[in-house]
Amino acid sequence: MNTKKRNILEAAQRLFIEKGFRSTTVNDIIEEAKVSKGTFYNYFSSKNECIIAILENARKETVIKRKEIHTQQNASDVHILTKQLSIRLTVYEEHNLFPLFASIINSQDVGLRDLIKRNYIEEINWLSNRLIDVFGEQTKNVATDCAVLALGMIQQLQHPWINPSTNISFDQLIEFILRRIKTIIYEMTATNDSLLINSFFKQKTEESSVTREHVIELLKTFYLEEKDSFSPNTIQAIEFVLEELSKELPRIFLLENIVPALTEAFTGSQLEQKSTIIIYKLWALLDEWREGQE
Amino acid sequence: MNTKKRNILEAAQRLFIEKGFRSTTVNDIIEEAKVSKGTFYNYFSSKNECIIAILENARKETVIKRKEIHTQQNASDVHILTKQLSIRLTVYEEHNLFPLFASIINSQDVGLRDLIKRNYIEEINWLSNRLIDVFGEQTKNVATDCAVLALGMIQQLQHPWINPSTNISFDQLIEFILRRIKTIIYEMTATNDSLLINSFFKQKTEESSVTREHVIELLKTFYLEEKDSFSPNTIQAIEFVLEELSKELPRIFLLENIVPALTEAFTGSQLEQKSTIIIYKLWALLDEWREGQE
DNA sequence: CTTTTTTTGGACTATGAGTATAAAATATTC
DNA sequence: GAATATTTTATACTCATAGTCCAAAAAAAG
Repeated sequence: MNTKKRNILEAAQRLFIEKGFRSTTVNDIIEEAKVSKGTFYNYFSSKNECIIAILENARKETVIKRKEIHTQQNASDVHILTKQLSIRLTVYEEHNLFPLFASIINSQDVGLRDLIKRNYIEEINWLSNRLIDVFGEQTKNVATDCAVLALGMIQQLQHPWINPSTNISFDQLIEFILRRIKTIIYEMTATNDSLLINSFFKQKTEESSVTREHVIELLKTFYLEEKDSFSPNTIQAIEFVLEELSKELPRIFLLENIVPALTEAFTGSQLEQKSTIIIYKLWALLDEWREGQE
Repeated sequence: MNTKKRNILEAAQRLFIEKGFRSTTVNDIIEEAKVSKGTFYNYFSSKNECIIAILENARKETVIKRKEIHTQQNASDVHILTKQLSIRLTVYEEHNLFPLFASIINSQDVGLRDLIKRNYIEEINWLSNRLIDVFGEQTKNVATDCAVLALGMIQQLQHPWINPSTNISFDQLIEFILRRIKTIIYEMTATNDSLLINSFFKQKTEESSVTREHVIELLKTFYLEEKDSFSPNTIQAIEFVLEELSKELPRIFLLENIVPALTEAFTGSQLEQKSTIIIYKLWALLDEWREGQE
């Protein structure tokens, strides 16, 4: 990565940690980074883009570190799961991202909301699968529910007015939660008492590798089925995406800038759920491609 | 309450629901309320004060509705607890406060943060006590832990990306959570496996350190400064409270029944904000004393 | 009817995001 | 090493919005 860009990111991170996202101005950042305004806006089209980059880095760091300690053999070891969960807390804490998340979770910025949403869905799916690893195949129907509950409990214990009052480590905290989850997950399995959530997330977890053909097919089906209820803009966007995806060398940059508009278009509509799944996969595909490029 | 003030609050609420807190400008509000800027700033010293008033109303509404369905006899009925928890979700949903909370939780504004903090602590304490009502005295050491966990699970299931995918009612959702809590709370009691216990409780009171002298002084100053605008009843009430607080053994029960009248007396008046702070501290003091008694 | 309080409208300040641009510095290419 | 392209800088500018100020008008109180 470019020196200037890195400078800016590092400065921004320092300042966000120190003063918070909202009260750090772009001027603060460029001053700290010893860079001019033009340069900042050369690399980031807005302050939000800057925070997005930071969050993305944290996400990637988490994924990588989690993978590092994960093997075929230890997949069912609850201590490994503990460590993996703990990693996210540690990474987030290091970059002081908890308050940040709270402050942007319902931002108007589509890009930001989208990122967080993807992040969240990914986390639930991942945890759901890991719970099945640890607690056995028979828990698969309730695993997503339990993942959501576990995340809720963990987050709550991270709450600024709770957390500081305890001196326990992340590991201890998570072990405590996982003891609760263990009880709950078996109870739910036994009594077949679950809520819901599988339907929403399940599909995604089935195939972890998203193929271009799969996405195209999903999107096309979606398009043909629901076309009538789309706005002209949405139709334009989807047609463009389909066209681009079918090309030999899709212009990733363009796609990345169109997809958020799609998210936006379906936010709050009847089709939100359905579209989210597809858009999620689209993102996954773009991610893969982008990583291939770099 | 004053017509203008009510107009403003109602307009603000409509707009916050429609467009969100951040993207509703003060100009939007005064336009919607058909009121001038001066008037707005006559009643609220800032946009934040305005949202504080809305949150306060919601809190009060919740407390009142919860009390309405609570009796000595049904205290241990889990369905009553379900309904009470459900009330908050309903009230918040009606006023669209969930996203609002998220967006202000780490606001720089001290007043706002404080309000939410107090709200939160109150909720945990309340739920903790109700859990003991329902699940028995023997769970008292783990009740606060469980209250936190329950709140975390409930909040997570309210998450915008989870909730819409389910068609279940608040009641069903909470019943589900309470079934989990039931298992957990007994397990934790039996194995003596808890996290924060009541340390949370104690730290909170230490930290805020409301002393009797402090409250008396605040109230007295307030009284002397604003006396002239008080109604005779208010004067009676405040004088009584001051007198009672100065006694060696204040009659807590009496005080607890007078204080709400004070809250009421200032609702909608110019002095509401000022009085609220003092009344909060008064409550905190009474809370402390009540705990000491038990 | 007189005085006090509330309300109005509009001008004004301050802050901070983002744009625009011309000149300077740096890198790339031939 | 000169010509060209790019990145960076500095600075001035626009725009949106929270919040202030104030004098005149309207409403309420006495």
